[in-house]
Amino acid sequence: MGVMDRVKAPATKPRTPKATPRPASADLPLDRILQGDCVAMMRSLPAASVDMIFADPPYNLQLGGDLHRPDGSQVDAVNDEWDKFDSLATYDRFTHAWLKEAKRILKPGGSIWVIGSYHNIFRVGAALQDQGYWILNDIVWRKANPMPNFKGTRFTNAHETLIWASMGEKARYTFNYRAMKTLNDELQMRSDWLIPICGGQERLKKGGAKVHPTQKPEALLYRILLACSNPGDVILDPFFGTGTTGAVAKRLGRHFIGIEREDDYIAAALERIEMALPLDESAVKTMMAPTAATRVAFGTLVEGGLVPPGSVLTDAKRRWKAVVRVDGSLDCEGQDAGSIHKVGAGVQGAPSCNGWTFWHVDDGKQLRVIDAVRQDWLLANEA
Amino acid sequence: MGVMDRVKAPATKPRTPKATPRPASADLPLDRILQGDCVAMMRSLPAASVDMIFADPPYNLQLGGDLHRPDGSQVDAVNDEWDKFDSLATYDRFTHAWLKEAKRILKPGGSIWVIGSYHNIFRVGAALQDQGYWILNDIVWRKANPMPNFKGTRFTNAHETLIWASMGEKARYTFNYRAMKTLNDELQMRSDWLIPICGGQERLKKGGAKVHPTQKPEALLYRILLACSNPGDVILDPFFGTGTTGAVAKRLGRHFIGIEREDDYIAAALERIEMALPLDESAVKTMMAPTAATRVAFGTLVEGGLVPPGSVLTDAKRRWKAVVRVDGSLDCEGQDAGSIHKVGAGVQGAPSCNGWTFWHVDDGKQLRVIDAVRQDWLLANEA
DNA sequence: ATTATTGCTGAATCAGCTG
DNA sequence: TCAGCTGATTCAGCAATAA
Repeated sequence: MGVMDRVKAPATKPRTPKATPRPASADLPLDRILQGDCVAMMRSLPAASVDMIFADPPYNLQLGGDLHRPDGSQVDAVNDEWDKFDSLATYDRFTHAWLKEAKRILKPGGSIWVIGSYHNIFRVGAALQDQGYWILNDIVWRKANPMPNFKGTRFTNAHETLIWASMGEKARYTFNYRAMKTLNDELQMRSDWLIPICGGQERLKKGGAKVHPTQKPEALLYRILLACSNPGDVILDPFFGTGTTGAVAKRLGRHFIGIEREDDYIAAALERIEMALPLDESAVKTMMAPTAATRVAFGTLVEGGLVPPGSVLTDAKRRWKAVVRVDGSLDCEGQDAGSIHKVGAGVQGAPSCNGWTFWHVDDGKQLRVIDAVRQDWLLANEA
Repeated sequence: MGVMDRVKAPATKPRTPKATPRPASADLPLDRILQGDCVAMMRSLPAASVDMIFADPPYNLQLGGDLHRPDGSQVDAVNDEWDKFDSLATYDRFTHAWLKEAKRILKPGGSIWVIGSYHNIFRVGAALQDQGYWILNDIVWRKANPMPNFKGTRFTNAHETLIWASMGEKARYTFNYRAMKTLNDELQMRSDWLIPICGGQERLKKGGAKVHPTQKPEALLYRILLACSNPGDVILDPFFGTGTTGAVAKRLGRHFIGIEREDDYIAAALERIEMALPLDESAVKTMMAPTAATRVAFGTLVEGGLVPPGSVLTDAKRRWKAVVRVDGSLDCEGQDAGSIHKVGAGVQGAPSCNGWTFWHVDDGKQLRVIDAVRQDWLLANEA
């Protein structure tokens, strides 16, 4: 059976035996689509085994009659059985059921993304909070090209909302801050994202008709997976549809597990993911966090003679001076001696301080921040 | 007693006698601030008597310790007793209580606006639906100048959410479609609004300190009142604060009723509303502030597949080559990876470089500068 | 313990230019 | 020479669930 084949998973729970602590991923149907009900299929997956979940559940749109454009043509709206629920209570039960399984399956340091519109997102958000998830951000997907409000009765519904949540208030989670900042031209990535709706070549069609009414753009998943997962991570999508999550996961070197009921969607997803080309390793590399890339102790610079013992450091406005001691600690009048960070915090009366950007050496003409000296050392010793 | 004086409303209900169907507005404390608890004061108002409600309830932020900026200064955060709730359940009870009174007070053709953040908006939205309100739109207030995420732990929280709802699925409501379209340069008003946070002259201060920690910009209320009420209508604001709703209502020729507990807020609101001039044209100008920023990050083109990861960029004379990575950074032999600008500067040994005009993609036949690719994206997505 | 971490707006200030 | 203007620069401030 090929990597992309669908899998009819057993309804029973093949949990990892407690006595044999193998990696949970050994039990996982990686890079496959499980066909069936989303809650039942999730029950078949082991606890604490996936790194991230992306979920695009039914929106419970509750649309009325047909909608026509001013030119008389009919809008091709969502009108599928899977989007119909009897009542808000039914929808809430459904939401709580799958969110509960999701929480079981996620690793303690994992996180979940859910997308929705005003029809369902408030139910979803409240359910997430009720189940102890900790909301980290709500993200607004601003559609560059939304459908207009033909009747002129409301504001053009030009966005959808995503919720990103961790396993709990104190839980760890993955956030690739540098990658997001790099992706956004060296500005922090904000909570409002402008991304076109899925169309053109990317939109899957069969006989001229949309295969799926609400296919999500790959750019959206690209940003999410890049921000909140790492290469090799396992991403679960319990409402797989035509497999946007799978296609992007493959491109970015992540594993996926999809769950989907409908034959047509699965067939389209399999074909699509088969054609997706994984990026080669160098392209998948992202900007490292400065921590990982440039960890050099200040003492190394002292040892190496770049900042000799006895040098005088000062802040950018020459308000304070400190003397470098042989062990790389600083001696500053009226302060306990200590690290560049501690003494920097001390003189400012601040709770903390990044000594690398606070302290400067004076070469007689101008000040030079010691972080620049650190870069010199790195260039000379790593490149 | 002047129009702007505060009123200590009775706790009992001076309802309109059924036998004498006078206009409900005869019983209303128009253009006044009722001091007291919001639910108790709402109980004092007659049923089906107001045309619109704008509510800015406590967000239940649940902040932890102090937050400091990278420069060591402390963030002046919301830390007021009125924003503290024991639990989600307590907050839900509070929300249901005031929404229930709101529904009693609203006319059948009235509508309600509630603003919140991800901390509380999902509770509010679910409660609105549970009480039979019908959500018409969710609106995203995109802040032009949000506070950055200083710790680099999440996406910059750059928006708040508003919910607009009518009295029920079949209820009528006011929506001034033409006014909104005119306000938006003859384009339908979308559900995402770019408006600066409240600052400058508009921000009420006392002794250099903010009077209210979360004063809303008048531009926001201006758009809401213009869209969903008519001149002479009665607008209720059960969390009046420093009276943004009252000031804008006066300017636009609407009546307001404010409810507020705190003496300081009421005093500031009274003074402010006294000074507000009806129909100040400058307000309209504020609204016409640019609604679409056209900045496009290189990462957007990478995400969107216009310049896929792994693509090779080169300068106009093909002297240097660089590989595009998933996060939009460039990898170039002998250089530190970084942004298109930084790597462009690096290879040339220049202090700076405009990467948009320096780097080109090679389509096999000819080179195409990436700035042209950016123009393509803009044309396809903004025009 | 270590060390990484901020963007946009508007007011105020100031240098430089003009009439 | 100076008042007045312009543009560059600086600086304070903002609903935050903040390693």
